[in-house]
Amino acid sequence: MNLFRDVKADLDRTVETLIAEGVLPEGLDLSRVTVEPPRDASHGDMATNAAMLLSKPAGMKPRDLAEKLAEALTGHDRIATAEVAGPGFINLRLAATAWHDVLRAILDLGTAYGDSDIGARRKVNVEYVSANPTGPLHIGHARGAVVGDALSGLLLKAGYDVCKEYWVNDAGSQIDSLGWAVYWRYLEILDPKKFAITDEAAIKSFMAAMGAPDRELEYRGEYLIPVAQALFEEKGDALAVKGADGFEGKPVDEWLPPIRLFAVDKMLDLIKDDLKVLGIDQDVFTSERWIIETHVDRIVAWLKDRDLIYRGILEPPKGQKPDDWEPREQTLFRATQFGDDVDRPLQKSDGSWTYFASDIAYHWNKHERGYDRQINIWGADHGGYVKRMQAAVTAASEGKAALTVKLCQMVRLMDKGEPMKMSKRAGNFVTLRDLVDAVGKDVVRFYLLTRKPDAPLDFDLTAVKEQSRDNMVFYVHYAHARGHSVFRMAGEQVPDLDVSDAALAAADLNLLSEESEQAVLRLLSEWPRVIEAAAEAEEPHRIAYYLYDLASAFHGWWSKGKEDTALRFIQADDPAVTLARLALVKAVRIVIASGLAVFGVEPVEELT
RNA sequence: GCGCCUGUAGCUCAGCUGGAUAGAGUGUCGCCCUCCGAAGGCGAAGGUCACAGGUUCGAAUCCUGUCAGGCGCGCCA
Repeated sequence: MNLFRDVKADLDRTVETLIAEGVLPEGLDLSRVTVEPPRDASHGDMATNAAMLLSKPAGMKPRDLAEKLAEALTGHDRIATAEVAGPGFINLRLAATAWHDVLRAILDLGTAYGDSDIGARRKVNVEYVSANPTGPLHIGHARGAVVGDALSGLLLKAGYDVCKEYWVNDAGSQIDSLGWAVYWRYLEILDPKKFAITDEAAIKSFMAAMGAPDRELEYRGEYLIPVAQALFEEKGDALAVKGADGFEGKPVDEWLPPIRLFAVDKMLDLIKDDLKVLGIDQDVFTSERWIIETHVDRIVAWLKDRDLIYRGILEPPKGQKPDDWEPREQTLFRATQFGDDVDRPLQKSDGSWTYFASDIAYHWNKHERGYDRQINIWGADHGGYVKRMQAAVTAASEGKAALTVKLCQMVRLMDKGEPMKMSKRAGNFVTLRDLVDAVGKDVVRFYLLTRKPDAPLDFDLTAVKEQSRDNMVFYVHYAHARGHSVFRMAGEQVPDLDVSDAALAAADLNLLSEESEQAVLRLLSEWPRVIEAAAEAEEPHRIAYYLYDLASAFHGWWSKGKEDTALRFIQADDPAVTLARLALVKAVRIVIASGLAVFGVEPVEELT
């Protein structure tokens, strides 16, 4: 059920009829013709730009064509009046029955109302979070997580076959650093004095003794203590040697490989728990280690066969010269052939693959799995990486796959309008889990979706819990809760009234004649096209604004009853009117619940 | 120096992929409600859509250039 699509179909048929009658020429392109809600409700229910778009190919003046179309359009059942306005708009007013059909469809379909088939079950891969498995998720990850999850929900509702994916960077130098950090915590358990994490001198001399004098000890957070503890319980002191002077470290090769595996495993568990707290459950976790073992060599050879890889020397970036620049021959991918600014290195000087190489292989793997539409959600600091990745996807799929990247800007954590000071070193940086504990998963999810991702966002711990109109999260929840409270009140005030789904479906909807009721119904009719537009634009935040608009219209309608008791939803002496209004209230509840479901947010029946 | 993102009311932000008189919240000002159907209602003021060109029936939206802010710029992921 999509009223706008139905009316567009009426319009298309009208144009075809006029073509058959010779009024319009054949071969008109109707794809850009729209049927939309007008900006101003006084213009009518819907407006179309058809006459303005078709006037040129039809060889007619826009207003003349509009007159012809308007006349023909009034022949359809759904269309009550069609008037020409402005430069050639055709404003439509719909028959009352058209609106009633919408309302009944909502009651019948429930939260499936708004489901679309524009996706046609096409496969889409949405990759998000993909944080390095080196620690718990923090607030910076939360936005990408929520945006990716909501976009997935949106595409699912729009009829796509969606795969929600996490790319696990379980290889590379950061995982080495994690291994070292866990080893230090492990040694700390064996001898807390000798291996204190605060003893910079001890750390430095230890690194030197291990043959890695330049290595810094990263990841000093306490979350690694239980990991080291678990390691100790599994291995005892076998990963260290006991000398005359207490415990000493073993040669790196003996402990680093097993500890890396152990630590990544534990970190991934930690991250999955964090995601669970946010209500996120991704379908596929792909390991970089596995991709390197099974895919990189193959795709590199494949690209080499096509002369897309060569040995060469890059020019230094103009304007900004790194001090230590020296010309260096490296293995390069011809990214410039696919729209990137420079060719990009695939191998480090020690011969191992760069992250880019494994990422190429990974995206190629997605293509092999049938995902030719790929969406990645990244932090804005990775913006410089977008073009090369798109170039690589195009190259490795021979142009069959396309990647879009959504960049999420920073989230500033605030309290009462003041930025909160966070520092990793001091250990008071806010984890995702802290955030959820503080305000709840649904508030976090919804609030992070109230702004388009490419704009920075302030997350104010106090403001998000305020119960006022300027808090979108509250206002939408309140509308849904109010919808339930109306039904609770109906049960008290008119206990004999049958408000079952069947009774609501049979209500006399002609009794919904108030302007504020029509306004609500008009918005409800837009829900399917909001879903489709948001899905095509890949912009879940539009759902938040729609829900806010719907909540506003609903609260506005409710408020009418304050001025005039005859407009209150429940009229004890008029069951027919009450039932019709309750039917509309129920429909509002359904659509809000349907929208919140896209966001993975639970609708509430009562405010707390 | 180059690339990407951003620039809309005092403030925080929408603006349906090019449509009609650019919207909402907040703040300011004025009225109402002081209610119990829970956390408010009505109205006013407030704009050179950063700036300058261009495309066309029509531009906040598309193109070019300029300015300002953010991010990034050869073996980190």
